[in-house]
Amino acid sequence: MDLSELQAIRREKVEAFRASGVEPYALRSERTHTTLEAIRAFETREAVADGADDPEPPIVVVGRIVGFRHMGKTVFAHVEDGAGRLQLYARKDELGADEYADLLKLYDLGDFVQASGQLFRTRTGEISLRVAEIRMLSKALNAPPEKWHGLQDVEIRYRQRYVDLMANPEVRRVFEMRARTITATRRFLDARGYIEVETPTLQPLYGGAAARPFTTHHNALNQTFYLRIADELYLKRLLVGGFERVYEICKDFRNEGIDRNHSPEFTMLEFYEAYSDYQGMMELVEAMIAEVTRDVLGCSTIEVGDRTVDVTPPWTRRSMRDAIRDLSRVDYVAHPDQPSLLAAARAAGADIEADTVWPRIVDELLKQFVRPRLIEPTLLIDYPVALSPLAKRKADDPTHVERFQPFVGGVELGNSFTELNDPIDQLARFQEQQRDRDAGDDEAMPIDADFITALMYGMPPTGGVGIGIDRLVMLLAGQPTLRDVILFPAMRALPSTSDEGVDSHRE
RNA sequence: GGGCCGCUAGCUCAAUUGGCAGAGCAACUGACUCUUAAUCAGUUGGUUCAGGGUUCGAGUCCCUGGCGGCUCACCA
Repeated sequence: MDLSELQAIRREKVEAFRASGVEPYALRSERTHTTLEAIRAFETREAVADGADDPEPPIVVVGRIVGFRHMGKTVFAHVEDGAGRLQLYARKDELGADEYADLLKLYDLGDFVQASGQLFRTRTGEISLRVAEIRMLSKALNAPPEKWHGLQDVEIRYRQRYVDLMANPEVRRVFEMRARTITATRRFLDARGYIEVETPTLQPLYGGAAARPFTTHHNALNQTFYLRIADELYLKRLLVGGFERVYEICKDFRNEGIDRNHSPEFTMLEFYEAYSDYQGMMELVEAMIAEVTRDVLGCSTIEVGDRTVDVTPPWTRRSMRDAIRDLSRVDYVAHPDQPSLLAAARAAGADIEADTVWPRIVDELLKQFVRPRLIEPTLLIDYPVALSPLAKRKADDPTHVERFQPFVGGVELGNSFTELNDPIDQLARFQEQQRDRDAGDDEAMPIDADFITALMYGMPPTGGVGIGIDRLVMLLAGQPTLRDVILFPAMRALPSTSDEGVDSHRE
């Protein structure tokens, strides 16, 4: 391994520690206060100012050195822990000449240290720790990124997120926000009698969405498995079994392109409620997004670009047909065949290829005319049946299903419908999908015979919802791409360096 | 997969028409006992993503490849 000059110098410092009998990777630390607790404790003592007689308790803090300034026989440094930062102040005459020399020579930015002493305020008013003793906890061999500009290189930010996190504090805040989003979501559903379940990631047959799967192989069973593209069909089996309210937060995997709104592995929330329907789920989704937003942001508004939207229910509800008709002047119901709809869509200015199938033209109209304008929280309802093989038809219009999608800030947050529980109709829809598969559509769902069997035992009327957690976090955290809310986004592997050994074996 | 753009010191970025590869931070040596992007003086540090080509001379121009970003396509 080639060492840069900086790395070589830091390794020499490790050796210098060991030569003087100090292990630079300490077995343990003895923290008494986080940096935040130390500051709070000092402020509290200060407020009771006349307690000057009380002996001040010793403070021991730990953390990473993130700033280091020395002037003459004094050192100022900042250490950072999970709670915040605290300034250290070390004097040669108080620390001792040897220890002070070590501090100057052997300690670097990025090292984890433990410092003990008394708190005080500097002349400029900053609460600081007057260091009586300092100890190396973990010597960093790589220098941190530049302190002022942080880490800018996008590729390194994603590939080496640990560097991004240590250099760019706002990134840590985004992922704290992500954690709060998921916690708030669980709390919302738990409070309503939902139970959290886990269904298979490895599935012998995939389904529940229109997508291409990842394929893998189990050696002992000598069998192909698919990584799930959705958990829908398993969760509905649980309703057949008698659970009334279930949810799952898990990774789904779809073997598709990557862009700002799509990741090959992403976190999906799905929840199903027996004896509800899409009307009930609309109210639930509105309430959930509003509550999660309050929990995460402390208010009911979200900044979207230069606009502010309020997610307080009720949201605007519009049928998909009306929305498309109003914004594109095309009524797809008046054009039930592909050539007619294609012509109308193109006349309206849509950019659509000639061989696009009818349902996808509808989808294109939605995408090109409607979606970009759904900035205010909106529920788009009632989709054509061809787009929704798992949803129940509307009673008064069998060409449409009871389905809705929530949109905020132009982002599609999820998908919901009154679940199809008629096994015969479900089988017919699967068979329709199968015809599409046979015709070469490798995203159409395969027939899941066991799921039909399950429905034949009876599934109660049910409302179901899927919410893309990553997209929700992206919206709440104001991040421009999905990759900025995924800690380790999928990246192409770098050219392997491990085959150097292979090369050396070549004749 | 197509188009456009990018890749230079550990990090952030320069480099004129093709003419000695630079600065700031970090590091190293020194000065300075209340600094905080500390300051001051000095020093070190380069496979300019890789390979090939053109040229007296390539970070710069051409070709091939790698990785990334944006965008279109695909895709909830």
